[in-house]
Amino acid sequence: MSRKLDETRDRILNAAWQLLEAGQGRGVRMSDIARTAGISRQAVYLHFPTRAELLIATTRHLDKIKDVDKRLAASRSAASGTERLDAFIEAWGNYIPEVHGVAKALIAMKDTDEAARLAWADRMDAVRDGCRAAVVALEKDGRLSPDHTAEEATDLLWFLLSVQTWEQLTLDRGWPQERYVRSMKELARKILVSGPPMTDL
Amino acid sequence: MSRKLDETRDRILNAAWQLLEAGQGRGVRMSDIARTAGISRQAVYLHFPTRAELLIATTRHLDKIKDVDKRLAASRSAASGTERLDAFIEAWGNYIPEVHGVAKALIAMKDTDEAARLAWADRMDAVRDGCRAAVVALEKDGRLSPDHTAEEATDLLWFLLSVQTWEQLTLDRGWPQERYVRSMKELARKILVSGPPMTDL
DNA sequence: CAGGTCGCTTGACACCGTGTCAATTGACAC
DNA sequence: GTGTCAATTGACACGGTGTCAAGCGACCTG
Repeated sequence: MSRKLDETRDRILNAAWQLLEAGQGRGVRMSDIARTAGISRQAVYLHFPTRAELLIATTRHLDKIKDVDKRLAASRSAASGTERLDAFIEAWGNYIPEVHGVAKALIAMKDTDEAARLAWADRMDAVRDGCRAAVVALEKDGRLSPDHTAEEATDLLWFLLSVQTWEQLTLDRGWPQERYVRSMKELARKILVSGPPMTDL
Repeated sequence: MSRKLDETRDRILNAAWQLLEAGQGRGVRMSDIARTAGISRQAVYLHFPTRAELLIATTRHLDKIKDVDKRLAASRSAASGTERLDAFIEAWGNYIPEVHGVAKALIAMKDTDEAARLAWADRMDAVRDGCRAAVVALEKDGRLSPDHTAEEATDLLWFLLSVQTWEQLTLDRGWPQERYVRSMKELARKILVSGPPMTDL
C-alpha cells in the first residue's frame, strides 16, 4: 500500500514548509526536516533524492495546498484590462508572503543546483504568463502605454512583481503588506497604462 | 616592510574579482582564488580571516579602483532635480554590470554570514542615500509626485535600481544594458516626477 | 656573518552538511 | 510462516571552510 508512503511524504513536505517559512528559507538542513517530520534523516532520502528535489516538491506541494491556480483565476474573469491588472497584482502579491520562505530557499539553491534553477525558471515563466495576459488585456482595451511593446511591458510587470522586489520593500524596508500591494498597483498603472486617466483606481 | 604584504593582498583581491566576475559570483572557492593569485590556499587566510571578509574587501577594492564616488559625484552637480535623477540612474545603473559578480557573491553570502549581511546592508544604505538625494532635489523643484512621501519615493527608486532588478531584466530577460538604463530613467520619471510634462527627457 | 624576523609553504586535521551503503527491525499481507 | 516494505541505525565518502604546526628562504640588522 502506498497510503503510508504518501503519508510520510506529506509529513516531510509539511515539515520542510514549516521550517522554511519559520526560518525565512535560511539554515534548514535535511536533518532538521527529518526530525520535525519525526523520521530519520536517511528516511527523507527514501522519498526525495536530493535537497533540491525536496525543495522543488515543497513548492509544488504549497501551490496545491494554497490553490494558487484558483487565486489567479479571479484575474482571468476581470471585465477590463485595468481590472485584470489589479486582480492579478492582488492575487500574486498576496501569495508571495505565504510562500516566501520556500521560494527563498529555492532561489538560493538555484545558484548551485541545475534542477533547482530549472524549477524556479519554470515557476517564473508561469508568473510571466500571468503578466503577459494582463498586458494583452490592456492592449485589447487600447490602454497599453505606447512607450513599450507588449513584450517589454510584460518584463516590466514581471520584475515589479518579483519575489525580490517584495523582499526589498517589505522585509528590508519594512513596508506593510497593504502598502506594498497598493503601491504595486499604482506603479503598474503609471508604467503600463495610458489613455483616459485612472477613473477606476 | 609591508610593501610585499600589500602587494600580495592586492593580488588576492584582483584574483577574487577576476574569478567572481568571470563566474558571475558562483562557484568560486578559496583555493581557486589562491591558485589564481599564485599563492597557497593557506596564505589567503594570512590576509583575510574568512571568505566573507575577503568578499567584503573585494567590493571595497572595486569601489576604489572603479572610483564609484567620482562617478556618482556627477549627479551631485546637476542643475535640476530631474537631471540629477537621470545622472544618478546613469551612473549607478552602469556601475552594476561592472561589479555584478562580486555583488552577487556577497548577496549569496549574506544569507549565512552576519558580517556579509552587514556589509551589504551598508552598501545598500549608501545607494539609498543617493536615491534620497535625488528625491529631495525633485522635492525642492516642486516636482516630486504627490502620490508618495519622500521616504516612500526613496524606497521605490532604491528597489528600482537594485542589483536584483538589473539581474532580472538584463541577465534573465536579456535586455541590453542601454535599454535597461533608458527604461529605468523612464520608469523613475513616471513613478516619481509630477508637474510639467517631461520636456527634458 | 650570525641571528632574527617575516611572508609564505607544506601537510595534516577538525567540522559541517549532503549523499550513500549495508545490515537490521517490525508490521502487515497472503 | 514467509515475503515484502517502510523505516532504522551506524558507518562512511566527499567537498569546502577554517586551523595548526613545522619549516624554509629572503632580507634586515647588530
